Amino acid sequence: MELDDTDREILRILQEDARTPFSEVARRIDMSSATVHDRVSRMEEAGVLTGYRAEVDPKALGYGVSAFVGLRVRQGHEEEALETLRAVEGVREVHLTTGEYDVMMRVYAESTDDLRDLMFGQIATMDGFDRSQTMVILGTDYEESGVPI
Amino acid sequence: MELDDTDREILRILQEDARTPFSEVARRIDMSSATVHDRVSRMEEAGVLTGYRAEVDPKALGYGVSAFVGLRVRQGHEEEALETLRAVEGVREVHLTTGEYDVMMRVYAESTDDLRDLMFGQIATMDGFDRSQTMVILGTDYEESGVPI
DNA sequence: AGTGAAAGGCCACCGTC
DNA sequence: GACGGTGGCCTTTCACT
Repeated sequence: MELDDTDREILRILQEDARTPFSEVARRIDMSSATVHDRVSRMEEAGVLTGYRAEVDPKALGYGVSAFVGLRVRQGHEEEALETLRAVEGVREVHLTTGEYDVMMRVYAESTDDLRDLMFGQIATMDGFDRSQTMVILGTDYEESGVPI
Repeated sequence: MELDDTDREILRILQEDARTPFSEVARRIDMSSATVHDRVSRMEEAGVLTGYRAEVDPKALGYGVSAFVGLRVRQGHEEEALETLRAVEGVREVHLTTGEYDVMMRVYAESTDDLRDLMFGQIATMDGFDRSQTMVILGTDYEESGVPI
């Protein structure tokens, strides 16, 4: 699907605040809200707009620890490893990557104890596990949600 | 702020689809929409609900390459390094971490050429740069946006 | 692809319990 | 803290350009 500047402007506004009323979006891009509605629908159907998410502070829900975990998997055991990882509570993202690790994960835990259980109890003991490195996030210096538009 | 089960249920619904009308949320949790409105406002003010974001497919905007970049910084040059990184187009997240790197970043690029410019043109030449490792994301096996509720 | 109009639905804000 | 009611705004659709 081809996106023009108007589409990009709409995306920018909704990426900033997904609950912005279409009528307000229309005002800002100087078009009717029917048009906005139309374009948004088209972008949803084309898979450009994939959803609308409320952002929740992890700390408020008791997740005080967040980490990246790099993982090496034994050759031939990739599929079973991924399947296990997907099912681990706290594992939010599982990416296949080039470089030092085969898999890069993003995990949330309630505490370091909880993270320890997750790593040594579930991940290190799984089928296909080779070795891992846990990079605990001490702080986030900069975070821009979404895509540059 | 203390969250009860009703609050959590509201968060779960809005994390799934931030544009769900409050009246619909109210129906699902079997309360009035005035109550939902009330609770949402309280959670926004308390910083539990930090925003609402439309999710956009990076590929649709021409960002075909995504990577994690681990970075080591020369001691005493942390601040200037972070400042530089924040300003690099394509750098979306900058986290301070324990482990093998000092900084873990998440970057988007339009192509491998673009990524090369970003790494060798801007990051490797910056003040305080020690060394880096780029982990290009070949695929994402699992991704659960937001926090487990 | 964009528009205005219109019906129905929704939001936000009361006052009340 | 939760509720019903209300006025104004918003969404969605449609015929027309």
